[in-house]
Amino acid sequence: MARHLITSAIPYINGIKHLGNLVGSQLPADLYARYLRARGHEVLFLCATDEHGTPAELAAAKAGKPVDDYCAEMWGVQAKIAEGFRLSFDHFGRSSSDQNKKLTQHFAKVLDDEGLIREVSETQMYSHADGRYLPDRYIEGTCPNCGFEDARGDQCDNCTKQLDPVDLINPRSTISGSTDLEMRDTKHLYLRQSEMKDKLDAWIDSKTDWPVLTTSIAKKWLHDGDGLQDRGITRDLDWGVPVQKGDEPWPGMEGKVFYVWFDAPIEYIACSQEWVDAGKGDDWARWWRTDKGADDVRYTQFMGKDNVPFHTLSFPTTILGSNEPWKLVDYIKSFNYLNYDGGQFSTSRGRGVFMDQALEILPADYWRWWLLSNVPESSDSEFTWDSFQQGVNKDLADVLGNFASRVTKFCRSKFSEAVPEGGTPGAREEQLMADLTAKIAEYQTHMEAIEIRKAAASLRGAWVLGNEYLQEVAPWSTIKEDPAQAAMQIRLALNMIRLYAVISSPFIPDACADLLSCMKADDAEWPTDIAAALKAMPEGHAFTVPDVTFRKITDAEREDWQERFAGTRD
RNA sequence: GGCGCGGUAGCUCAGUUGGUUAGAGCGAUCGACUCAUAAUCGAUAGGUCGGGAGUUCAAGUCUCCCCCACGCCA
Repeated sequence: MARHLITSAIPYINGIKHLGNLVGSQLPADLYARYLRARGHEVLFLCATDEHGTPAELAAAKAGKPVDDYCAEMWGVQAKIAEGFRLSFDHFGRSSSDQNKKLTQHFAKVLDDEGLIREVSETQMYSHADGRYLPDRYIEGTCPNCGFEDARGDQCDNCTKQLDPVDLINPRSTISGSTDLEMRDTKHLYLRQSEMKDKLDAWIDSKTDWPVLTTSIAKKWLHDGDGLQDRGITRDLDWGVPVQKGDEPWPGMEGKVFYVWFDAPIEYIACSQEWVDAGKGDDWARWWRTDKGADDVRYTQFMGKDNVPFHTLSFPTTILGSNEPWKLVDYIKSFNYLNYDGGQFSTSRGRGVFMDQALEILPADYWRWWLLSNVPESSDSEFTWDSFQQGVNKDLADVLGNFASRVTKFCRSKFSEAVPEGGTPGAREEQLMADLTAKIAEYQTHMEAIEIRKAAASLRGAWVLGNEYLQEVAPWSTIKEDPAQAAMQIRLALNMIRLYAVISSPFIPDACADLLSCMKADDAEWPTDIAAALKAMPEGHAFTVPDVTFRKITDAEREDWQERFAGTRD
């Protein structure tokens, strides 16, 4: 029994996420959380929406709503979809919470006290019509280099030369199109990450068991070019955490907010406070403060590769730099990208399958199984409808679902809807126990190492053992000469259904809950002794035949969906 | 152009610190079985491990060069 803190990278509030976003952090994090809970560990699994920044403001404006209303509404949408996928967050928070506001301001003050924040003066374009500063890509104009008329503030798409927005000729706002712009001097705060470079470097070096993807990205940012750079942590926006030194104002920073990447990871901590304030827990500090009981917590973060720099460098700078006893991450599991049918999933272009659409066409378990057993761990992987159909039909319908079906229906027709009596196990049954024990041990090893593809393969291997056994002992033949022996074989097989439901539930929770309910099993404890677990349902124990646990995806459906999702959304 | 992850059977991928005849799943072919969601089980075929050179008694596994795909950055 250990204590595990698990966080998934927090999805941006703007719009519904696609399957690539889901498989890159939330879903594997959920798998791990469910597994550890099933093993009897104490788990706190947190996620939230990342709500600040310009994209949220623009999306709200487009929807004709105040930004806070828009975010509240979208939080509700995302929370509902997360529930649909059975993501078992202990709390799904919001980075715009008061708790996060206070904590972000607290960290800013402490970091400033530690000398890790410096002020920088910059010149930025201010738009009178929009009433705001225009960061790089919100401004366009004529390229001073090649004369291209639609050059963006940060780069000219025509000559590729990198630009500074103030150099553009005839600049205009991409928001309103206004040309009523003015260069203004403005001050910003920078986090002195470069000061922490050696400390971070040593810390990353000590993490020899982390995925290469995680450490190689961190190392690149630490050593590439001039090394780790300081980063601006403030913006001239309305929507965000107001820049303050704790409770005190920050002279010269009036009207500015912290930049999203600074306050977003702090939400991991704030989320636990929201969890307490929502009445779901009573002590957040024992998860986050090493001086208040978090010493024995193992903290694991899940994220896509694009988030690695923030979690290996920026957020650790905040934590380590504060010199306060905050819990630092122990393990960072990062993922590559999932591609869609020969290209990328794209939120902006609406390409691919989005979370709400996925749930409209099939239950969560179908998606969970395929996505997890094909999770992009070692390299980018690809979603194709063909592969999805094949994986679901073969693994779920044929191997697992059909096993439950053949066993329960055979028992009902030859015996009754109760675990049959008689017979004595022999050598073949001992072999089965040994095989199952080994396969499940292998599965557990992979789950503990968060080797998800391998864990899925082992789990499937355990399912196959049941079919192999049945095929070999052939109770449909045995029953003709020795009904008692057939009863023993089926009794074992019925118990295997229960066992499979228990160990598979981290992957496919709904189907497993159904199977357990059909088996009328009140014991869903994780098996430590397989032989004992296969006696959990004694002779005479009643059950019901499950409905089709997993249905097959037909060729017509596959073609239909392939067609339907080929274009773009909206 | 720089950097990163890859390039292993038709497809998707495993291959630990270099060491016996390179593995799995799917697909294909053949066979067995008939309890079951036309499901299951078994067998077989198929790879000069992107190319070249080198180190070594021994290289998919280390070194160098090159090629290809994808991604990130400037």
